[in-house]
Amino acid sequence: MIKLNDEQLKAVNNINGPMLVLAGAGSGKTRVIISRIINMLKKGISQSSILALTFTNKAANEMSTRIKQIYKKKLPKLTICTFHSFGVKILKNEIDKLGYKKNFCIYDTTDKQSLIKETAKELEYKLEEMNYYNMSYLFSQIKTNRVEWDPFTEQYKKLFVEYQHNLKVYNSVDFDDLILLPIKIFTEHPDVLKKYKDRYKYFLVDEFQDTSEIQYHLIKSLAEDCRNICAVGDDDQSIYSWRGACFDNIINFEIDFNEFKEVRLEQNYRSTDKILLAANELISKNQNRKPKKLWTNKNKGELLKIILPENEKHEGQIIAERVKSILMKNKILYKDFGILVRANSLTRSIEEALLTENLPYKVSGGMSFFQRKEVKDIVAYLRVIANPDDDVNLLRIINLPHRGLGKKTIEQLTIIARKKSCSLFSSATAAVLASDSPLSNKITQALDEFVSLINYYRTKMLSGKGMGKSLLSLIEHIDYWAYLLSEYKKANVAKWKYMNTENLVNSLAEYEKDPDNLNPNLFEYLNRISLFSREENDENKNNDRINLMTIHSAKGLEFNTVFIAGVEKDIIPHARSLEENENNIEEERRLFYVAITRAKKRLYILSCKSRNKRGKVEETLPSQFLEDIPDNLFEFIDTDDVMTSEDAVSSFGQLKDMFKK
DNA sequence: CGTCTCCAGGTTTTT
DNA sequence: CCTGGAGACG
Repeated sequence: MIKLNDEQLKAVNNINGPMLVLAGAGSGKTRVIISRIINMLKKGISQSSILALTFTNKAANEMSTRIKQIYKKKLPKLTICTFHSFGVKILKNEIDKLGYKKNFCIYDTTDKQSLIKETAKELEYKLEEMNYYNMSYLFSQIKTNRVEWDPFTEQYKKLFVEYQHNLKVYNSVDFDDLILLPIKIFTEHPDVLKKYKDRYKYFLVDEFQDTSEIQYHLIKSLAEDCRNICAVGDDDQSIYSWRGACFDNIINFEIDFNEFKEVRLEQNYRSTDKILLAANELISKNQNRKPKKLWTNKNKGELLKIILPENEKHEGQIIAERVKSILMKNKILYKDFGILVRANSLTRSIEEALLTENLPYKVSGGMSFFQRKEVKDIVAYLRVIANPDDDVNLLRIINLPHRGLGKKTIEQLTIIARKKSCSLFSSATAAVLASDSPLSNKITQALDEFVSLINYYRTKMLSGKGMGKSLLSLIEHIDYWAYLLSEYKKANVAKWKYMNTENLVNSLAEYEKDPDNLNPNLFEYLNRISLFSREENDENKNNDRINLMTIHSAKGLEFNTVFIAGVEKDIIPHARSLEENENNIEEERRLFYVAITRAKKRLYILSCKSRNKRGKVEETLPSQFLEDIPDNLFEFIDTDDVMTSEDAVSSFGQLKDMFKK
């Protein structure tokens, strides 16, 4: 079994009553959680009474895989998932209590924005003064009680109410609803709450610092009677406040579960002394934190290395070269490298360099498979087939490929729909049947064909058999290939996009035949893919690849060698973040802290002298956070590998000069 | 009335 | 650099 220190053992063995584990970066947190669950199982606690909540699907999968590996038994009833998946689980069984149908559909950020757009049109809001991104953010904050209406936002109250109304009419929910609706069900139906309280008796919340107020509310309502709840977190790694993460939850926990035991894990097993010292120094500049000091007995680590490439292209090349030379001198694998960036757009230049050098890599985060236009198109068909009342997705496909059903037709359908207060699909069905339809013959016929198409595939797919085949035939039926060719002039682009739709078919077919899915059906498949915004890499594929990702998605991971690219002013900390609120500087610092503490042995920090922004080359300065790290912890590396001490001095002077600018 | 073409504007992080 | 929207055209 895994070796544990005294503090870790405390966290593993005290399974009754509330427990707060403050686990610093690299302190063996995952090990503790896994051991704790295995310990519970060994003591005879039933697997179905355990609920472990994680922050990402990736973390959930990893955890359950490792537990099964160690425990060597099947654990079909052990629940390890994200808050959102847990919400879906509850809604799948109980959503009818709120008057939704069970084939509800989950709207992602894009769908949500489309719905707001559509609703705004309906209410004749002036479009130009609205930013849908901000509007969807505002609505989320309102829904989750993070802000109140103010004199400026009040004008959008009507839009918000109508948005909520439309969601329900379309039998759809957004991400916030996945937490809010279960809370609502529990509040309004105590018998349902009791059912879940009777089932779950042991709770574990990972990344507790990143839970939102409503997530805490949900877990609290389930755990407050049995009181066996273990929260594991680290305030220094709270990097999701923009999404509602509220580390006051740690304080709330201490009040609500006041008999709690506390364990602090401060020994770091991950990083060398130099890396850890740098991280400690950096994070100590934050005012708003619980004081702590991580320590390690791994001494004599290498210095941190700072490199100043000319531009982002050069940056990619340097990383690729470094990876190669480290691989030659050390016994490590591709997957032991992590390349971290602040924003998804920064991966591009690095990817190009890795491709040129034939280095295998995988990107996590960013535009995921399911967000690609061509995949969303086909998924939109599936969504309408599963839930014809889903107007947002219906609008996406009604004239894709072109069927001659344009703006005017939709306008007329909308009028009918509003009159009868029904969905567009119902109004389309009605219009086809009606004798006094205001639509021309040609259009009625096209509409009829569309409605029949959906109904035909609906019957086919809801039988639950051969969904993959049906989908393929649907794609051929609508001649999506011809559509792609007409949309994209370059044949290879169209081909690539068509391949993605084929991959979607494969993914559906694989889902269907996976024995782990007890009752495969279209609804479950759709719910599943809306929660997996990231491509989950097949475990059986070649997994030895360099990891390229945003800092946010690197949370919880560790790598032998880490490169942090683009450590420049306005990127880390990000200009937009500071623009929003000056106080965000502390969260940005935590973000950099998370990046640094991913490294076990070697840490490279790259800061370009110039960078191509929107097609324009701009001079850049190093990140102000580099000033928080003591000089004696890093060295400068010349861009042509080894560097003379003279160069080091001049380069160092260069950096200092840059700060003075 | 639908489609095609061209142009401007916007690009933090994620379930 | 890619998307979405406005306006011309058929």
